[in-house]
Amino acid sequence: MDKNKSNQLNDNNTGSRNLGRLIMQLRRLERQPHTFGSAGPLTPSEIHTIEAIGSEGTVLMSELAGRLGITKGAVTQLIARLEIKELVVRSPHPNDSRGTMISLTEKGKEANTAHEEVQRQFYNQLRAQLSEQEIEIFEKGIDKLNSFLRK
Amino acid sequence: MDKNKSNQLNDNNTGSRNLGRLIMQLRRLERQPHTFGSAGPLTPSEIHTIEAIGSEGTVLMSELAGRLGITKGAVTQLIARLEIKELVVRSPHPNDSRGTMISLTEKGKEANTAHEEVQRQFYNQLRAQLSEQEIEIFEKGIDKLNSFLRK
DNA sequence: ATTATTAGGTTTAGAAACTATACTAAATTT
DNA sequence: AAATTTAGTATAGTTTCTAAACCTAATAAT
Repeated sequence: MDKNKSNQLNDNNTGSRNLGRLIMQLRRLERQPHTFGSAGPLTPSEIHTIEAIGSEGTVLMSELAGRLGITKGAVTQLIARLEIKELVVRSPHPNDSRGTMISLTEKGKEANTAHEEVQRQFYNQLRAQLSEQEIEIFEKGIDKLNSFLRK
Repeated sequence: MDKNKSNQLNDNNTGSRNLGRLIMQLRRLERQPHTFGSAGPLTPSEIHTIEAIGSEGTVLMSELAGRLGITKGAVTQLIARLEIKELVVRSPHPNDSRGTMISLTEKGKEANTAHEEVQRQFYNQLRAQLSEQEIEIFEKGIDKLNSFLRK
């Protein structure tokens, strides 16, 4: 009993500490630019924006702000930069003349798929070290984590 | 067979996509200040610095830079701010007169334990939704992820 | 029909969190 | 004793964001 209790406390601590370590690692990762496809080096914000636009279809500026969890002003600035780099294009909204629709250029799509590929390969490395069941449980945990963080 | 293959591809994609979503959520979280204990609102960088110093013992400036994965110059700036907020103190290294040792003040320790408590409670919420075995597997996955990211 | 409000975007100034570079001073090597 | 390394600081500049003010178009209210 005592042993069990101490184990549980221990797990509790190391578990949350490891999660903290993961956050630390991600902070480090999310600071440096990376190169995807033929587009030059892209900052994390740029890549996440491209990711949020997606290769299919178009997205409203304000919708983009919502997806990225940043202000409209920040989106304006990001899109301006990506437009200069020729990774996205603006086009007027068909019905609402206030709206601006954003979509990826060919170069932007290329960067997006290259990024997806990197992510998939990275994730495959992880999968390779776990059994199918373990992966399933791990993903369940990630899902729970996501739903907690959404609030 | 075909069904199996398509499933695997599918899992592969949704898994890496969910991981991407987690990163997005963490980015959002790591942008806003939070209040811990009696210390006022602390920026993520400030809290992570306090976390890296720890409540026990003292840390060299350069060691701190290593732990946080940032430059010495950045540490100098962070510590200066935390010193003004009276959360850390500088003291000379006993043997090496070039060195500066950093440690938490009482107020700093309070912020640290308050932060740990928040993390533990958060993690307990997650634990509550998974069985013991699942938690164990989940933590294994987080560990693997950490070791991948270290490189 | 006007007015008022809301919603979509942009602009600008400024904050936060860095980096890179140059520097000082102390410790170590050679 | 000179050269190099290590610890830390200072400063200027970059990136990524927010907040607030603003403009214009769409919608609601009266």
